Amino acid sequence: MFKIGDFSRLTQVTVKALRHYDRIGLLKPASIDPESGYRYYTSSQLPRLNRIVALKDLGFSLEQVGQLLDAELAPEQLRSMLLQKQDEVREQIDAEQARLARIETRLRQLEEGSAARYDVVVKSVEAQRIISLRGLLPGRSAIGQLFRELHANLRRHGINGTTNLTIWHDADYRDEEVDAEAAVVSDARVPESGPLIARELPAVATMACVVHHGSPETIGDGCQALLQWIEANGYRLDGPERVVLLQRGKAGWNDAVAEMQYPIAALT
Amino acid sequence: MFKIGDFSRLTQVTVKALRHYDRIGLLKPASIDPESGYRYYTSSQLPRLNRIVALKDLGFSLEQVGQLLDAELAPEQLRSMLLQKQDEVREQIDAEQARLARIETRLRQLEEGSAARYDVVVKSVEAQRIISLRGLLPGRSAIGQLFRELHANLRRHGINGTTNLTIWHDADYRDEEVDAEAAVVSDARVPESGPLIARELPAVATMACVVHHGSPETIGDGCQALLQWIEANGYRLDGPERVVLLQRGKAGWNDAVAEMQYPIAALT
DNA sequence: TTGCTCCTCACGTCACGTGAGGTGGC
DNA sequence: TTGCTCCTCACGTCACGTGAGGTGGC
Repeated sequence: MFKIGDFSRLTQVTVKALRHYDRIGLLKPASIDPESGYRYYTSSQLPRLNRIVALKDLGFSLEQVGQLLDAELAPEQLRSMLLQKQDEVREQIDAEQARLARIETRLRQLEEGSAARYDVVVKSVEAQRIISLRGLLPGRSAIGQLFRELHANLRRHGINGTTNLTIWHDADYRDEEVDAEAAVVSDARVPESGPLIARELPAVATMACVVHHGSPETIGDGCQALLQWIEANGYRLDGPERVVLLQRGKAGWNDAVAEMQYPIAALT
Repeated sequence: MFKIGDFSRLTQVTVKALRHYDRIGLLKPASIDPESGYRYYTSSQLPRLNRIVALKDLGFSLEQVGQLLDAELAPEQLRSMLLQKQDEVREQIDAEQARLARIETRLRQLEEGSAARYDVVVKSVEAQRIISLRGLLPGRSAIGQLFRELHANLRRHGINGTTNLTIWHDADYRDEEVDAEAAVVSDARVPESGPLIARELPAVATMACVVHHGSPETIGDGCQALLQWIEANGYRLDGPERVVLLQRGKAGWNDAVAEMQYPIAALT
């Protein structure tokens, strides 16, 4: 018979944990003094406690440990739970390694002393209906003209869309003969004759995003940060870049807000 | 201005999380309607929220994220926190990989259908003072005789020790010319002349342990399970084996309880 | 008598998720 | 009026840890 402190020292399981296991019925003391409430354990309880500790160390919750202890005789159940745990742990390791890559990217950025700090966030984007104009531009800066044409057409047909967004269709970055699409989010229909296109912008499951805040002239910094990040974290581009204008600048464009979105896929 | 639901959809951060960040002061809405209590966010808050999400994804707690956001201008602090996080994540990965090895060991045991199930637990053991007799035995089963001699000597000198334990000094397992030590735990002194030895059994930081419950004849199974486990999980033996007798059998030794302890070290 | 060990509450942890119950705007 | 969105509590999660306040045995 061991008092709880002795049993704790013997097994290296804390007194608090032993009391917890008692409370939840995982390991009841062999006997309890009805006067003092003292818990007494015996050495024949050691195998059970060791089994609890061992299963816990494999990553099972106490509830699962309880199930496994009660279903002592079902090795098939143990097997399937072990296989599932194995998958979970592998996923966990992958996630931690991705995290490590992100941390290393950050550290490298710090060392390069890149002044502008961008925070890359991976998220999903739902499908949206858009109305747009698409054309070849002499350069990226000519996008304003395309938007003016788009809005002139929209006004003519009495359509008003919400957010402005640009889609750059070239697979590589270039600054001449740029294939660009100026769009607004809208459910409206367009005349079949007109130059306007109404279509669904597809959903993207994994999108690397960066928000640019400030003058549009420095938007290239954000692009660059994003592309670096994508490479450093083991992804590749997987679709056309989108730029969503979230807020027009009020004071000479210096406080415009735009989100750049790159569809990405893991390198295999 | 976005209502909380729109801001949530835009950023893929749940409404509940946004309210939580408000409550703890991590991201206050740009304005709150005093009538309805509605929270309104602006797109210029996006960079801050993205930074929160990005730092959280690196594994920082919200409290740490808050510190990093406030100390915006201290890249040195960020650097040291990143380095520390890096260490933590690496340790985490190592731990998960060890867990994976333990799961695989279990699965292999299951497939081999080893009937006797032993749960190996790794723990530390403190230093203890013992009184013992050491000798060369013709085989392991002769240990009983050594214990009888030990106890005869102890009685003669009026010493009573507590737990019985055996130390097998041979680096390899053998069953002839066995170098064994029979001991009891005791602080007492012994006459210098006598055959008794009083010494400190050193503490061991990492000890692989298994509890054997039942007849001593099958104790070999536990040994074998332990040695397999040690090999499969990337350890090596690092000192003499100890066997601690926790409970003498009451009914013909069939319910004896003994713990086998092997000091181990990680393979480098 | 003084330590030491044991006991039972009750609350905290961490980042939200899950209702319950109610209100405001189209 | 009906949905939908928003609000504020209050409680739950998981495996214990941390006191507070009190008792029992040497």
